[in-house]
Amino acid sequence: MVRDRDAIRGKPVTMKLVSPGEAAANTNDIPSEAGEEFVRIGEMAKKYGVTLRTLRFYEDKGLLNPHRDGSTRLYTRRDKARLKLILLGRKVGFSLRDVKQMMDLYDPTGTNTKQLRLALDKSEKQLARLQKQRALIDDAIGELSNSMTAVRQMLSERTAAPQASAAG
Amino acid sequence: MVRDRDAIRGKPVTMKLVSPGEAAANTNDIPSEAGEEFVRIGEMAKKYGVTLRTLRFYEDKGLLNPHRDGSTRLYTRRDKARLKLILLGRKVGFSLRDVKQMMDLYDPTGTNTKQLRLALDKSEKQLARLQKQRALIDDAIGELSNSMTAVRQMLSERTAAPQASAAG
DNA sequence: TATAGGATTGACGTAAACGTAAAAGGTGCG
DNA sequence: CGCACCTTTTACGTTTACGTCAATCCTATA
Repeated sequence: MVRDRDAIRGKPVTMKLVSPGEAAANTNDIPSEAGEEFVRIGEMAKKYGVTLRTLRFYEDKGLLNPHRDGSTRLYTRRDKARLKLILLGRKVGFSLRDVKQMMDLYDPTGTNTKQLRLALDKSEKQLARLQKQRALIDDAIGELSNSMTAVRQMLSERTAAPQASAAG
Repeated sequence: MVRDRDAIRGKPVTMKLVSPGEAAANTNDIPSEAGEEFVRIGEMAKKYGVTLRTLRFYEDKGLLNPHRDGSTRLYTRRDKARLKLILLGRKVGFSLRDVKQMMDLYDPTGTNTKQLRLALDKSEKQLARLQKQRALIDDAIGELSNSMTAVRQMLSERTAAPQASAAG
């Protein structure tokens, strides 16, 4: 059935597929003795600490493109690599749109100069944003600390003074 | 008409109202010679760098309570003080809900100890959040810098090496 | 065969803080 | 008188990254 479906979709089945026995391992307790080429969504999610919803969402957004066994998603090393990049991108603050833009430029047959340049360009801008954010946060921390000092002051003086103006 | 409406709403008109002449100053070019007790939404917005929508939104959320001249909002010093607090709160990262919670505890007849304690409590938590955010940002900056270095490396080496693994 | 576990698609919900019309009313000035 | 300007309420739209059902399906195991 698996191969039939893939054949129907016109995909040449040249890669090794999981054997029926391995596919039966729903409970992902079996760590796969050799090179588990395909993993399903549950295992993938656990491995990378994301939810199923997230993986489907990324796919919906065109960031992932797992193979299919009928309707079941099968993720390969390629998908894992892409997911890693997505997670890295999100970690440094890129939007999924940005990540997609950069990924879409990938061309396995070229030098990917354009992709790298775009990535560098976006990274520089993102770095600037991060630094600005950092400044804002530092500022906020400063103001908040000041306010806290003032509030503490008021609390300690609240026995005599008829409150100043902490709120209206 | 102005006073009539206020009278209808049962509000004692003890405070000084803008004279008909002053009220005519729609174009807020007249900076008000004395103590302009009431300002309308446009002037208020300009004075504090927010939009009309924002002021109405804050009112809708129960954060502001301007008087009314019929249907026209009239803001007083009190509202200005509150708005300042709101803006400070937002600056340090409080949600409007938090701000409201704190403001709602204000009691002009008491010591406001509870309010101050709540503010201090929320502030401590917020400070922790800000510091955590800062750490995350620093982390992101680090990772991003690393990636950028790697990308630059790849760009400079792209003449010989057949690209490594910048994307999939 | 019943059951427990995955998996699928579809689609509405969430959070925050407004933005953006839309339709209409009031007003002093030229 | 009419324009330009200010104001009002109502209400849907925006953004981002998923969360949370809901209804179904498939499958291996006890």
